[in-house]
Amino acid sequence: MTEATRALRSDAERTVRQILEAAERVLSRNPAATMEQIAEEAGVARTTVHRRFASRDALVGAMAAWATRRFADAVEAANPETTPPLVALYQVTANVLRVKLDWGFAMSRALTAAPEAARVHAEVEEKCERMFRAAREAGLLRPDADLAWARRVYYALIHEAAQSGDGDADALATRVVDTLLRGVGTAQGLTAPR
Amino acid sequence: MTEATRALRSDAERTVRQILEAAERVLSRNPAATMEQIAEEAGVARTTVHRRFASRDALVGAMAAWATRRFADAVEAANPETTPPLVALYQVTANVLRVKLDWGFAMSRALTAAPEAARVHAEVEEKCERMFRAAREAGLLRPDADLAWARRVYYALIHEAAQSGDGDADALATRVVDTLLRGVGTAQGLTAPR
DNA sequence: AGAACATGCAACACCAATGATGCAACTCCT
DNA sequence: AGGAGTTGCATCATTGGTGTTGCATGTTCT
Repeated sequence: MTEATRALRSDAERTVRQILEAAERVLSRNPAATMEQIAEEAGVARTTVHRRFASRDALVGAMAAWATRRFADAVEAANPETTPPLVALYQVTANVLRVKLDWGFAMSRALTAAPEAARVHAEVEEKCERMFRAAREAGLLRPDADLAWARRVYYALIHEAAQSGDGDADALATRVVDTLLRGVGTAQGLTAPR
Repeated sequence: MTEATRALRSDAERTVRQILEAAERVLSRNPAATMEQIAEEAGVARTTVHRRFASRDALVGAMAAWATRRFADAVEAANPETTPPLVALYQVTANVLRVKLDWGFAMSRALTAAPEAARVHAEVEEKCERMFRAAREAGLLRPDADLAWARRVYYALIHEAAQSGDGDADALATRVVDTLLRGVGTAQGLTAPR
């Protein structure tokens, strides 16, 4: 009980971080994982987890809150309001991917788990919506583009990119934006193939 | 116990169908739903479910097997091997969407749950891969397209289309294929915006 | 009517996860 | 050195879902 323990014990907050990160690693692989497994991954006894988080819900709630915070920061840091749409799209994508690579499970629970996290999440989503509207008005998206569908596709692409895992956030962002705007086909493919 | 019961009791197989369909409806909303909830949705006692399916795993296994069957048929019916790539892409998409709209949860378990269903699933997936290769060679996809990424995007788009739920399978298929090939942006968007 | 079969219902055993608690050992701080 | 705080460990109660069984009822087929 001395090796890993001593390293963590220096600070209480550090233990909390360890648990949150361990929970993310375990739950992203198996959402039905046990508190025991989470504790083990964190190098901590199960009781310790329960001392820090009253219940399982409290734990995932904290994870969601933490991830939502980082998510909001990631979008904010890209200044989507004051940057040209294409640049904003790249920046937001890359930043969000960075968060999602580390907090995929937690982010997936941001809507259902936390009470206030849902509010922040909704705010960010609205910011994203504005970005898409601006993109369409700037001629980046087709004038007749269905923004709801476009956003849906955008989220899905980010998700897939995060899952595929190969490459850094910037490379993945490039791929996401490219696919979002141009698809994977040739430009004339549909109307006049070949 | 007379109304719904009598209607089901006419045939034993019909009861099994009712359970499978009820399970799909319930589990697609909440994958952690109880056998009790499934039974209730099926208008059946929980014991009846257990008489038909030895365990919970057996139930989802049967669901996966059933959905996989329909999935394979859906792809087969589109004759992707003997049809021009663009047509095949449309047909496969529409047919698969029809299945996915009704058996989304079951299909998501086809890989992990059933023993042989995974084999069939793999076969279908390979067929899909061939279709994409043919599409690239026909000039439908860009020559430098990453087929793994393209397939990933394709599946994700089908998934999103099935989730969004508005419109029939044909309209959704059109949207999926269009987005897959052209994206949601203007053609010149990336290199020379506006 | 009688046989065969399926269902609902109630009850039961079982198990795994959750959450709580007391105690001893350890670290850190002053 | 002494106090405050934290952890591991062992233990316990509780809970909720799972799976099984016996029995009475009801249906279908012949």
